[in-house]
Amino acid sequence: MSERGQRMQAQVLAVLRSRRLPMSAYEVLRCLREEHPRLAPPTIYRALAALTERGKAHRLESLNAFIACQRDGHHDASILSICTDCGAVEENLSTDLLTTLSSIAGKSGFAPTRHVIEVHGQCGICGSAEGRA
Amino acid sequence: MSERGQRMQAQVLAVLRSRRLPMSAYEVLRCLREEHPRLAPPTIYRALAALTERGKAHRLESLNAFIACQRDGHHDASILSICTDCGAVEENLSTDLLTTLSSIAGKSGFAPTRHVIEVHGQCGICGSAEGRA
DNA sequence: GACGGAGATGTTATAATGTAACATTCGATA
DNA sequence: TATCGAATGTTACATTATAACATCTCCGTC
Repeated sequence: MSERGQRMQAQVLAVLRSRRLPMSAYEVLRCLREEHPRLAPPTIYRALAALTERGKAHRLESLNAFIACQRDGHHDASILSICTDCGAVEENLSTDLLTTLSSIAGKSGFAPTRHVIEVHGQCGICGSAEGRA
Repeated sequence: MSERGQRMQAQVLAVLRSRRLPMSAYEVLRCLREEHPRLAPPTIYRALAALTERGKAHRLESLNAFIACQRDGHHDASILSICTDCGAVEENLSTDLLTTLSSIAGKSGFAPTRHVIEVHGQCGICGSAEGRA
């Protein structure tokens, strides 16, 4: 893979990392347009697809948004916990849970290839902030 | 809740049930427009939101699509297995898995309120059909 | 039976998300 | 430097979703 091939990906990833919160593809686009005024959606979507594929970023299906991988480049499915108050996302890995999930889905002969696991709720910080309020 | 309040919901649910496969909101809209030519998206989205809320239908976040509940009206999160070949969706329930998931997410004080669990892969039927091919 | 309130639905308009298809450019390599 | 392939640019459009406000319908009450 060429240097050039990853330039856009690197810039998109840098933007995702500079924010800690999930960003829509169009938010990324708006950021990068400051530098590249003519950037168009397909370029962003292609970079995001490649980053997702490489495990450098994750797509939050229930938000139509993306976030940089917090554990750099694993290739297992993450458990993504999304705070409905502050928007923060926490990433957890659990081989056990994936195994259990695969075996549940597999009861009827289903052969999983991709897992989407997202949990919405209140993060610890927001929870304790609320408790003090 | 009034009778009338559920008329549109009932029609939307009937459409979802008449197909076995996930449908986008706009596919539902196109179906119902044969009968109600002036139907508009917000009506469909409102009915789908109510049905989802009531556990009569599920939203497939990774497809932006909806399907009738196959187990009628439970209020736990489903494990939705989506066949990438035929599009069929199988629904499973597992209290154990939800408990495990909540405890993983909860390690850092996260308090889950909603779980999204979707598995993509090949269903048993498509798998054995391919084996014979 | 007229009136009014509340919730459902209609209506208009638009925002947000995503992609198909083809043109162009860049960098590596022969 | 000629050329090939991958990445990106560009145009145009498809799909998904919602805000804001108008209207209707049911139901209870006077």
